[in-house]
Amino acid sequence: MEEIKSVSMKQLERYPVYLKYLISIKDQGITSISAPMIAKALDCTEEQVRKDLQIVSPDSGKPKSGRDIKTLINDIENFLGYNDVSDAIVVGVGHLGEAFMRYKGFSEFGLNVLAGFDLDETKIGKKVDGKEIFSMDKMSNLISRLKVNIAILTVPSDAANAVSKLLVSSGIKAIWNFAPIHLDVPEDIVVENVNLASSLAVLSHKLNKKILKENK
Amino acid sequence: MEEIKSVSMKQLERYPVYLKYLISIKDQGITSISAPMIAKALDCTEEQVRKDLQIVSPDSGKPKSGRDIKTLINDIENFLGYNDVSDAIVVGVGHLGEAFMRYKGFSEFGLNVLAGFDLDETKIGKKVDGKEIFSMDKMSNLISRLKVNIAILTVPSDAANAVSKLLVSSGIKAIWNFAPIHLDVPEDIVVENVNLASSLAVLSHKLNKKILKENK
DNA sequence: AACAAATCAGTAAAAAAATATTGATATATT
DNA sequence: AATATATCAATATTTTTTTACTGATTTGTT
Repeated sequence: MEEIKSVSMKQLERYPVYLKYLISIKDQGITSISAPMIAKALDCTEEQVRKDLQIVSPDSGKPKSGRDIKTLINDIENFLGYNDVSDAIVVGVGHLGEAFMRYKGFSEFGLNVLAGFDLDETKIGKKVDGKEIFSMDKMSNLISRLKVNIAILTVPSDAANAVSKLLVSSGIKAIWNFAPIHLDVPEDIVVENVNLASSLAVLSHKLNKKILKENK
Repeated sequence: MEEIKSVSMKQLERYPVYLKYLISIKDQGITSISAPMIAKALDCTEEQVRKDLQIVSPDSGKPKSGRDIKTLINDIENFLGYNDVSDAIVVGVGHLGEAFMRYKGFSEFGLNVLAGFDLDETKIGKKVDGKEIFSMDKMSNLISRLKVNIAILTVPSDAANAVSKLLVSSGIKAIWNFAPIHLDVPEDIVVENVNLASSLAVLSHKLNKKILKENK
């Protein structure tokens, strides 16, 4: 709607964290909160919190009392689009894909998983949490017929690029990619990568540094 | 070992992507590769590739021919510590936790999942992919006895902070946190967050911008 | 009603990261 | 052997992101 103020990807990543915290605080019966309080709880600076909140929340906080939690929660949820539901499909129903088909939390984010797709004949026709697993050749039809925008891609790395091509030609607009490779898709296709190997690389590196420090 | 050159977290996240690509290229029988080639394939700039590779690889590339792929793969794997195995435990054997216990790919990264832990009585004693699920009160003992450094935390958000306290007091050094909240742990504990809500927020935002652009 | 404390918004500065530029060097081609 | 081209390393610039600062504002307290 508004979307005038520009927001960085880093900032976007922080809003869900604020939201979770605010909801937990609200559940404790607290009705207002200040930027410094949030900063202390989430271990960041109050300036960052204030800047982030200024972008999503039209009504500013008041000195001494801070911001109304309910309003703030609503503002963040609206900004993140949690109130409009988007349909998605899971492509590749391995362990991770199945976990996503079963995961209840997506509805909280306005994400609705419709169905799964897999190559494996033994999986096809089965239902996971009420959602059917279809064969890959049914995918294109379902995407265009139901106007599905988002694909959750949980196929093995070596299949990911072929599958993503199929998704794109079927009219998918965004791919949430869990394969640890670069997807070679047209630039107007939105790709968001969740690379566990990358995340683990960061963890291992920090851990090694810590251990080295302890041993010296 | 060396670890002299400083590397940013962003860079660290890129190495696993380079590695996957290099391995796939090597499997095609190619023996050497240049920074511009990698950049083109992975859709980034050659300067970035070169800078990243300079950090992990002692021997520089040669003009015209580039770098030896095998050496490069080895250098990255060593840098990321894929050749030394670290033990880990999965805490919270829900859908995601179970997927991690079953995931074969971790061994590739030098990560070895020993066991799982859960509160749910019905899960305790069961085995997932040969690894046993223990009750939470066995956790502390196992961590200290086997000197486990890494915990993969896949419990619900509202339990995450309590569990992380237990992990810390048991001597865990690093937590790979999949709960979408900030863990309140001592600052010498390594925490690496994988927040799917954050990732989805970025995806949704990009998708909304794309759709708005298309409709105007 | 005046004052102090806490918080705010907006701007400025610093730090970090990505990108561009420059000149050197090795390889293939003429 | 000379030349052109691709690639390199190192440095400089730009952009992005974070952090710090300044002065204004609201609320509770004396």
